[in-house]
Amino acid sequence: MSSYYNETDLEEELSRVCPDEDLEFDYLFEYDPPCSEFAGDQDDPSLGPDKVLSPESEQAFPLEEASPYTIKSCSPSYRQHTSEVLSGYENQEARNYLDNTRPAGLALSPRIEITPSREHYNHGRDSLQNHHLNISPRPTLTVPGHDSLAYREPQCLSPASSNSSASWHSESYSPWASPCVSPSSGQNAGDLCPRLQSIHTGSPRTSPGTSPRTSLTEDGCPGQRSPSSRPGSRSTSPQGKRTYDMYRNPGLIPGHRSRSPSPHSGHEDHNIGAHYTHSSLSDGMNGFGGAQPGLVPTKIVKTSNQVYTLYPENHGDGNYLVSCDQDIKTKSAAEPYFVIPQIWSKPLVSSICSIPVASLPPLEWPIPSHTDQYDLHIEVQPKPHHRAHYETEGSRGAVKAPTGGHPVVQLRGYRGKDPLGLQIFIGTADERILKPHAFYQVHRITGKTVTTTSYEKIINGTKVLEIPLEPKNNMKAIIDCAGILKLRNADIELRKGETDVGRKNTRVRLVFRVHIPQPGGQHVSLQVASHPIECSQRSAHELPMVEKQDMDSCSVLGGQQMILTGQNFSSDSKVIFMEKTQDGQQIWEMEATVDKDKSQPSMLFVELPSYRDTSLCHPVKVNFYVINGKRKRSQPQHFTYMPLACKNAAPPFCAPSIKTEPLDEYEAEHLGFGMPQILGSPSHSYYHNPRNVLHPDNGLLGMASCQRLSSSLPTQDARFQQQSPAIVYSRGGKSLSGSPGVWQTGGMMPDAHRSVLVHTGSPAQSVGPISAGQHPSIIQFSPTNHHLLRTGDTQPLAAPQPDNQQVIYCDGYSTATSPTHTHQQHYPTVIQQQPYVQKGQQKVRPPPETGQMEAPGDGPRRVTVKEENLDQAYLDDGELNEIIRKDLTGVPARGQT
DNA sequence: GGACTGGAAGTAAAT
DNA sequence: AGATTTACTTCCAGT
Repeated sequence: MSSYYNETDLEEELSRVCPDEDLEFDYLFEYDPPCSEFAGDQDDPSLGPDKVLSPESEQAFPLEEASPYTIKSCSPSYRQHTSEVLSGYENQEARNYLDNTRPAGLALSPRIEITPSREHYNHGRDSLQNHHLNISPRPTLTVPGHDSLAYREPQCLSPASSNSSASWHSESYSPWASPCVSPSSGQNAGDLCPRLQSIHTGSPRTSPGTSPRTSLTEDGCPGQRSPSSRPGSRSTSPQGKRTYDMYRNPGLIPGHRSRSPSPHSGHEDHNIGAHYTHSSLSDGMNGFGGAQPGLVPTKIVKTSNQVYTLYPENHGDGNYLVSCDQDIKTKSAAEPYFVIPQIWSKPLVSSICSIPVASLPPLEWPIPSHTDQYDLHIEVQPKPHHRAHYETEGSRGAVKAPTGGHPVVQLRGYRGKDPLGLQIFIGTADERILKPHAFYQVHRITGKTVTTTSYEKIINGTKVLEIPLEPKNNMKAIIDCAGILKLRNADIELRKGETDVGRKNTRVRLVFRVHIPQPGGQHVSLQVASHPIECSQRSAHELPMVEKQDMDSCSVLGGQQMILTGQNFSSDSKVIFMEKTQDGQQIWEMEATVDKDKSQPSMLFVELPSYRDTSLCHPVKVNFYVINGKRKRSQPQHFTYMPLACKNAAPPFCAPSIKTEPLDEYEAEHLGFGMPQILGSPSHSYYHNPRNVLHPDNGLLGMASCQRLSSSLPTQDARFQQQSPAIVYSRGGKSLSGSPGVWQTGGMMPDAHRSVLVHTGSPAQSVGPISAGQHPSIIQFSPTNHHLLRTGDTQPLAAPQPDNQQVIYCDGYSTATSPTHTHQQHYPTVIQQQPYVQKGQQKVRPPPETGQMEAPGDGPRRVTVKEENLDQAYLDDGELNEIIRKDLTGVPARGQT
């Protein structure tokens, strides 16, 4: 298992591995190693759900927890601080997790542990995972380049990389990596955004640590590269290289884990928990630093070549600013590289938003884009293609807008006078929950053409840019400083716990977050994601892309002509309509007729095929894509077949569409919780849909009309995570008054995701507005275990739910209730229609009744909630679907027969 | 000269 | 198992 270093150990070890460094340690944090250790065998199969640690619990860990698998309270200061910082729902939720959802085998300990950088890189999650899994006994202090475990040598980083290059692997804990960046900070509870005025940095444009090719790591190893970086020996993963085979057979993957929280399986839940556990622990501990300076060193490391000047901020509140002008270029090539535990570097620097990371929702968490009061909106979307640059390349510039400018983001509804920090990171664009992308990182662009000041920080291993949102600019920011860095697949896949595959996983989204301070110390977090951005070179030029369709619905009879506008169309382009079930099984495919005579490279004239079932009585959402060749298909677009009976039904079903943005099949298929396919309008606002014009009262109160859904629910389903009621974070344990029920629903949520509530109280309780007075307050959605948790409730949704629990969602469409758990549906047969089949003659294999949720008025139907929501939105072939399915499931698909 | 871009060669992985 | 195809990564050259 792991060992833990005390100060002496750490110092000695660092000195050993960095013999050339004139290391100077100045420990000011108090730590009591002996009492902080995992009390349980990580592999102990007896570890039950009650030993699962949640991400929240890690940051709000109730120290009184007596579980042998949980923290053994060590330092009194830790305890004290914890009780100070973690209050209100946080503590409660921690209990909830501890009681119900802590991943098996996971334990939480405040111990200080130094682990290989890659594991920190892995969102700091896996080190804990590995402990629990006993995957690989190893030293706990690893110096990249000195440890065979390291999959690459961080000291030899890409010259092209700024802080967003390979060095970012360890930036979380290395104060060198990003001197101008605050990996996070531990501030006083009241130290909220905005804090622009207090930022002490050099010009971000002059920061040696933030300019491309001037990173510390570059200077640290000029002319050097990791073996895998050298031409001819790229990514020769010596071990653990993930292959498609592994994805097909997850069992082949040691320590089958996913870096990112995968909402689909209980196993993943555990992983997630582990992930959060570690990262949030770090965060939490750093957060403690503010109030408990004794836990955090005020000085980290002084090398022979550099001294970081720390500027106490706010009079010793634990927040420090680091001069960006420190010369870190003088580091010699031979200078050993080592990492500083994340927990040390956290409080070093400040950033625009100085809210302690521990108090902020993890990047994996779903956050709505707006509340009743605020709306975080992408005014100008980025181009759908942006070729990301590798570490070995120079920057390929900032993400641009289709018009040639840059994306623009605006926070509406903010009346404050203080600027806020807009966070930007690279998120996934697949069918699963939006989360930081494992293979891409935001890359800070600097230069003459960049007008936006930006700052970097690392949050749980994810590079985040922060740019100011200033009232004087109408809270609008031009995102001209965000490039995209591609990390080599082999490197990422080598990380323990990483199960995502890099191959063909080339779509990302820009994710924007803002944390708005509220009276009383709380803050509201909003998040919005851009359209998917294809980051590969090839795809940008070869893949067909649908930019516009002149219609997005028609009657089941089809026959109309639809004009597609886009790029890379060819004479060989085909348009394929398809329908998938909620669990990703394709049940219908139909090639539409393309008028080749009319069609042009940027325009296709398509005759809409009839739907497979012309007798349907509810709108059915399907997808179509343009395919030029075997593997050259566009992103799926959505289309709705209207039943003849309700062809003229009121919107939204029959709402004409100006443009249909690519819709992840996942979302398209699952909006509506299993409805065949309803019109979708994900939160990201990139799906045009009139329904996105939400009523301002689109809050809890508005849920009176919501449908009820039994809680046998798809708790592992990413849909629940895509969005959630606005998360209001309170560090003072007080709920946010003035907001409906202390929280607001995200009106921009995808319909099916919006206003998801879990009623975990007594059956008699309504699911109406929940005020702080009614209940301990905050309904919290946990993406890690896919539960909505409300303070005071102890029943996570993922756990077997009592019948009285209810999940209510308000999507404006029909839903039904299901008192019983649903099962996985299987549609092994694809109904592939041939073009030109006469209407009504198409072979149709109606899906099982429970396979889809019928529209209102269709009579009571069982709500089918798939547990595994593994449909791939844009991967070329169905194989990956299965791969991912297996991957996410970890075990034979639950519920499958 | 450096940043940005587009193209493509070479290699690994998948088929 | 070997051949072919595809995707990934790195490098080069032009702007």
